[in-house]
Amino acid sequence: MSRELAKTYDPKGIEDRLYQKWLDKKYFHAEVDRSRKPFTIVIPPPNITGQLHMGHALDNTMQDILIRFKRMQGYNALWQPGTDHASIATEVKIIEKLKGEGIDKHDLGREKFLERAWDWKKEYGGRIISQLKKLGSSCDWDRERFTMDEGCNKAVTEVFVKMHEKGYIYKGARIVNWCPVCNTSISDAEVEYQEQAGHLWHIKYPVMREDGTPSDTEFLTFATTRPETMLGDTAVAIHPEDERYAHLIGRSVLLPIVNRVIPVVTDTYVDREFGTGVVKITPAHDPNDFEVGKRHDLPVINIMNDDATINENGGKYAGMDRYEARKAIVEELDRQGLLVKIEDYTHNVGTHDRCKTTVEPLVKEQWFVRMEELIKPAVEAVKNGSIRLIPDRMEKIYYNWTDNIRDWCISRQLWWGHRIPAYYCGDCGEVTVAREMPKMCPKCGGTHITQDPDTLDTWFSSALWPFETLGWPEKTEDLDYFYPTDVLVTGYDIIFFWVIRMIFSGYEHMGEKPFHTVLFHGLVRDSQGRKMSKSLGNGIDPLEIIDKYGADALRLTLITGNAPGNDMRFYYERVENSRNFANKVWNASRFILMNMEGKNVTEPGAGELQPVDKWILSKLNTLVKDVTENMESFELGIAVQKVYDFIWDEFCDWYIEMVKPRLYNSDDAESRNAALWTLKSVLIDALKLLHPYMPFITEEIFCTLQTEEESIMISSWPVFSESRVYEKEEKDIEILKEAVRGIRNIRSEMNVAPGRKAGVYVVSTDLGIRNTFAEGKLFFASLANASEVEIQEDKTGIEKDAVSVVIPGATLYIPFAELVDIAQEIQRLEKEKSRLEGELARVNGMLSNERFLSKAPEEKVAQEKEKLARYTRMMEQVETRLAQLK
RNA sequence: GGGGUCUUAGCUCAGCUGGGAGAGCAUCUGCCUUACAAGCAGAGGGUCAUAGGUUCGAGCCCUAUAGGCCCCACCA
Repeated sequence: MSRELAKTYDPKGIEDRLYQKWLDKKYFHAEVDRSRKPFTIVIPPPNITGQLHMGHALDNTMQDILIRFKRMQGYNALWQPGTDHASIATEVKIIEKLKGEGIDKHDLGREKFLERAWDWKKEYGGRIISQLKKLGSSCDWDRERFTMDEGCNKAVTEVFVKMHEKGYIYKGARIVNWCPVCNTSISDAEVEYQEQAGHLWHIKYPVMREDGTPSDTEFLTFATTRPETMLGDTAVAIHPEDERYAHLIGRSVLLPIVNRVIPVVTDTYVDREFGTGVVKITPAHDPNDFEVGKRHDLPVINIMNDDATINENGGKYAGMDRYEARKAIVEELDRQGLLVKIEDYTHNVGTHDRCKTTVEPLVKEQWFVRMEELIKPAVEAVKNGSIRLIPDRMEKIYYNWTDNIRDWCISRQLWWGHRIPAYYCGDCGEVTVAREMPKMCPKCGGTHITQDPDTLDTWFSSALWPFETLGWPEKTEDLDYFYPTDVLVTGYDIIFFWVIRMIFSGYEHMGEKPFHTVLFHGLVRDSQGRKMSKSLGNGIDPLEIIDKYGADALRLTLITGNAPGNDMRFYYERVENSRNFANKVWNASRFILMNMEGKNVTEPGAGELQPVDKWILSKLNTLVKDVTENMESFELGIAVQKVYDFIWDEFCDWYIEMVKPRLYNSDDAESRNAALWTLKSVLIDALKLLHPYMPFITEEIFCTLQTEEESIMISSWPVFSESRVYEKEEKDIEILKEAVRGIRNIRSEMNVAPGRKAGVYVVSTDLGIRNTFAEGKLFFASLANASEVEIQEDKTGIEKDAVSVVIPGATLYIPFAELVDIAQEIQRLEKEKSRLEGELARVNGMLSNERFLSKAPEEKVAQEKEKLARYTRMMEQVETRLAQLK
């Protein structure tokens, strides 16, 4: 053997070394190879501003598991990595940093600012990549991309120009969500609604009399949550069928303070039931009012500057902040006797998801993507199953969004990002969208051309990620071979931002879906179920966990016991358990290595394997089948749980213990070899099944155990084999296990000191069972703590008051004369009897039900019949024993 | 307002197409048995939220109810 393993598993000395080996050997690298099928995953590109958090750890662990699994299955596996420029997130950080230096973004100027941004990218962009490596991620780092690299820039421009040509991208004055702090528009998806306590101000406007003067008796009363917007009111609206106000149709009211006469319009948008059934209309500052305004051809009066202060249209309130103005206006209305009342009111307020500033709806010229047509193939793809969302319930969430889709505002008033390829003629105002800046205006020939100052929504480029990273818009071999990719793994929180946009972009630009499966995961929460967040300070740093427990333990923790799409809580106890499991695997391997020391382990001949060997091989065989199936259907948590249980329970706690007597007995070299061979080959296959989950420890052990292959990560995935199905041995060993458990149980119940061994008699009239015990006698004795084991057909020679254990087909007797209390023994057997009675009643009930017999599947009926036989037999044994004692 | 989801052992959660309730942690008992005390052996603990229904059979499917969480939405 090449090396010895340390006594406890220490991931520290191992992980970095192995990762470097994998890199050196280029195992992560994938090249086009037409002889093999590709399996491709594109990474959700982390932000360059980011630091690895638990969400990344989970997301990337899942991807790594899938990619390693497929790689071992023989696929040409490509995990395409990269990072996202994250326009607004990064820009905010840079502004903050500049602020620390006392520099304002605008003083610095666009060019210098961008230089700073690139510096930032150089400095921090690689940080998260190196953190992903710590986790064991087997990305093809040779292919690392960035959403603002040359290729992606080209892709973005291409897409913008093409979609503009097709009429999918347009520029228009519309109500947008404006963030007065970030000074940019944001898309609907970036608005986060928060319930806030506010007020409902009830205000009245005087109705204009026929003579053109305001009435001092007749008023229209309404309620508003944003009184300051009255400065921009251009109408009040009522429902066309509202009898209360029918007489006002066609008349006007006086807008107080501003002293503007504005019309009363009728619109079905008004809800007669709400409040007084009157709504003030402010087209410039409310999306609904904007629509009403369009229908009624109302003027749009913008009363706000970009920083949410009142502009010159606000008269004397100009220059005030929106909230200051609100206060002042309410006071003024009150003075004029127009404030009816103030109510407390909680309502949903739109805030910017980045900075939590209350969004101000403003009319702005922005670029939009027309969604109606574009979204169709994306909806169809999920409907007809060409794209599968896991778990299925995500489909409903998906449709909920697509059914209510609105045009996508893609322009941002930011500097860090892809600049919009639209050019304006300073002479005639012509707008040209082109791949490059035109030398002169195509309309008037003017040469005063300027580019649109705005940049694109960060998701505009990430929507192209699955194909731009493979070379699009060039027609590359990579694209042809690896696209469409296979699985996308991501959190359900970005289904709207990213997943849907990738899907429609794939269909639009590639004519093909970007991936066939989307595997969603949930959020990693703290132990109390709270979101991990900076402000709460409850975040757990994955790197600290890796440092303390190892990457494998972290990975296992994140996957175990979690179903797709479900949130999970993170506990240190769970990591400890994972670490303990790693140690368990380590020590089992160490044990096997120790025993192989100096021996040439060879494959045993057909007759040399003992029933226990066949039993564990058969169990492993089933495990291979189950785990593969689970992984293929993305049930990663279930799959790894099965591997865990197999290794810990079946392999370590049973098989290794069963085999020890053979290992320590040098007289029977053949038997020992069979045991060693079985230990080694079962371990190797189990390690392979575990490798996608725990890549480091499995690699380390694999390379120590054998020398034929240089890495487990490029070894082949185990396959189910018909020739390894040993039904009889599986059944037989289960009987022995049951016998062992029965004896241990009795011993424990009777407080027999572990050091005290006792003889065990196995009595069965069944020759097959007697043979089973005979074959397993050696380990049975050791596991049952027996000094000797007698196997016989009847009770000859057994002390009358021996303790007995009934298992199906056999009764075990342990002569513990001085310890046995006959009365207690009878009680124990009575208890067993009543348990069996219950079982028999249930089985008999089922089997005497004709409808069960006629309707249930045959297999099920047969199963129940078998149980009936088994319990009947046990019952006889118990009754016989009771009769003897009484 | 629309939609989704959860309620299973003291805690946190699995339970895949309906066929006798599981894990980890915690608790109790006994063990340093020459791979592992980060361990071994044994034990206790659940009317699967409630009420109906479908079915030979329901933790799982349907309906309603109660409570929790989430997403979407312009009700001023």
